[in-house]
Amino acid sequence: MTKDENSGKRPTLKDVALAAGVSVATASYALNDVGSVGGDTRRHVLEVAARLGYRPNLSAKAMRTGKTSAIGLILPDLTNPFFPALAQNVVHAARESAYSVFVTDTQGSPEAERAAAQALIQRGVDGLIWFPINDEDTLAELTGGLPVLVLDRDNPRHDLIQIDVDSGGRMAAERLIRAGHRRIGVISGPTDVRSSRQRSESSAEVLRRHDALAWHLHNAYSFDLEPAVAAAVADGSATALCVGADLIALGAINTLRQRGLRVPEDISIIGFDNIPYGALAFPGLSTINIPVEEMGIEAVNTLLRRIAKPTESRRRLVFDVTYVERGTVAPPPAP
Amino acid sequence: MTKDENSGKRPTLKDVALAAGVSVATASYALNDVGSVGGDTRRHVLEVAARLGYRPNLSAKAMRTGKTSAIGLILPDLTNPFFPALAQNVVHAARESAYSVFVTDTQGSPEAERAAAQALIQRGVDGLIWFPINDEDTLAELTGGLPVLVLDRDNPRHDLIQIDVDSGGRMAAERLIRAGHRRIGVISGPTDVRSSRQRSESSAEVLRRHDALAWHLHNAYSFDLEPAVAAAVADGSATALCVGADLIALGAINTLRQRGLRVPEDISIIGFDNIPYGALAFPGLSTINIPVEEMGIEAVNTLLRRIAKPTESRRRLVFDVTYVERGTVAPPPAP
DNA sequence: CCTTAAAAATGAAACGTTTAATTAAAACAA
DNA sequence: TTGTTTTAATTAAACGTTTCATTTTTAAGG
Repeated sequence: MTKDENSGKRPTLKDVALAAGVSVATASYALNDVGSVGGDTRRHVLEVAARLGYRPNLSAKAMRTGKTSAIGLILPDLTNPFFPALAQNVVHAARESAYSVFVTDTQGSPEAERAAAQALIQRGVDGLIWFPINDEDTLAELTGGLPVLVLDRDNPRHDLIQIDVDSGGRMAAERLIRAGHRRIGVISGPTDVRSSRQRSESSAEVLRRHDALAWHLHNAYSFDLEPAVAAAVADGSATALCVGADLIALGAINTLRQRGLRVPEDISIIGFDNIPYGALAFPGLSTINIPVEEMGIEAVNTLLRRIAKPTESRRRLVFDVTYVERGTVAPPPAP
Repeated sequence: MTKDENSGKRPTLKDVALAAGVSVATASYALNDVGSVGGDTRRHVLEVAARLGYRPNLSAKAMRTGKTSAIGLILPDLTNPFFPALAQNVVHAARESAYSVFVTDTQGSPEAERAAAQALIQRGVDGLIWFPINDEDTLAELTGGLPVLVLDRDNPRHDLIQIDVDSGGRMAAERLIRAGHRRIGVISGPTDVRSSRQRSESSAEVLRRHDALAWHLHNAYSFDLEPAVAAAVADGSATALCVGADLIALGAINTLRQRGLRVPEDISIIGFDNIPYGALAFPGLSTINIPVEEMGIEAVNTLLRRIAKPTESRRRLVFDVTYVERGTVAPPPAP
């Protein structure tokens, strides 16, 4: 009573052992439920630990075991509306397993990506969830044997969680065809990333097959359309748009509105990503949904499995996308 | 050469010391630039460390010093569009000072808030940046002497970073008055949080003074308007709306559109928060901007200062807001 | 050249755990 | 009873740092 909870400091394992009248080793075994400890002793130790409010010092544990039960999440840009939901689910899923998450944002620069990874590795994270900014294997020399899960990219060395973008691109194109459109423009997002390119390429392919591809341009990942794109969008050459990213699609809607065109009466639009903005627009943006929430959860599951079994064979998980109909698709206007 | 970089494992301080032909102590002093080490020796140690690619083991360092150079960021909800920018800037500012950030999201539950804090404290974070979900001091018994910075709330025990919401509420009301409106409705966000309540109350107060307050309702923080609010908004009783949160404001615009009313021709709207969605809407949402980026940066600065000087007197920083004009304010329609 | 002070370098303890190796105690078989 | 096995508990080393107390070396002063 007077000796136990004194000293103001957080109680250490030694304090627990002392108070319980056992050795530090026994206390450790009891608390971790390993080794051979008598039933009575175990209960007693647990009880004392609870009474003292003992919390193991994770730094010490980490140093001894080499495991921090922390993981790192490396994202290109937190303010990109696609990522917060992903991060949220990663954090939650990790918490379920008593892992904490260092979140890092690399602002689109490979150097920042490397710096972030370095810092995390030095901190001793048990694994990394990495959404690379491009197709390069930027972290190749850094990671050593560290478990890494790569999102939405290809990588020969790591577990992968990907999206069936082809099917998404096709769905969008087919939906517009089915609505009766025959002059459809395609706007792709960044072309330096394969998964992004493919979205639009598979759209374009479908459209070509139906002889319905009006044009295929591309635009940076941004709400603002580049002049050439803005022009094409509004010059009447297409009655519908298949856009590789919601943010660009919203930008397109904006441009059209500014030029007095109506969506979807004059021109139909389908986006890709299902970012939260889309549901808030008026009319709501029809788009291809990516199950980010599940991806986040599955990312930590897969990573934790890899941490537990480093030698298991590499995994590659592909998530299906779905078309979500809102208000931006209609039949083409009568000529 | 053959002895140094062998063993596959990351080199430890001992390896560096050995390779440099000095004691571990000297190596430590040299690398940390403390103690008395001869110039030549210091340079030599540094050089060897670099050659071996030595990185201090932060877990060990943490255990020895009790400092992890990690901080925790506790937010209510990452998918709330207000927070990603904050988180991003916290992460960046922290990185500048070689700190890493555990990000956590409490989903609006005080228990989750406590659990998150517990976990972080157990991890030994050097401090916490905390955006509480309500006005309660949920973490009161947990934090002990740990440096904590509280955002957008009041708290008697911690450093504070707040927003001059009163002035924001007034600005919005005055702008609408200035545009000529005389029947203005106020929609406040959650009323259980003082900083949120005040936004709308100071709007209402200004309007009352001008005898221009049509009504004052409130709505959950959500895009969907509650029936009573939706009705009031569209029944012609107000020619302008002063809304305590952008998300609700966008919901209001949506409701109005669905009922065939135009913004701003029929009804003007001003929001609060300046969430990124607002700029993307058509027309862009006029709103009160909160400098989240600066707040994030200042939060880590203040927290780090507190970590360095735990006894310094408590700080309270109040950020100014600004009105940002976009497209949702116009004179009232002629009757 | 000797003494003393200052500077540089070192040895070893400590931080809070885990865990291998060891000993002590209890249970069992003969 | 006695030896043997099983079970329970302990001792002590180790993880990679920092840092105090000490020793060794160098420089300074006479």
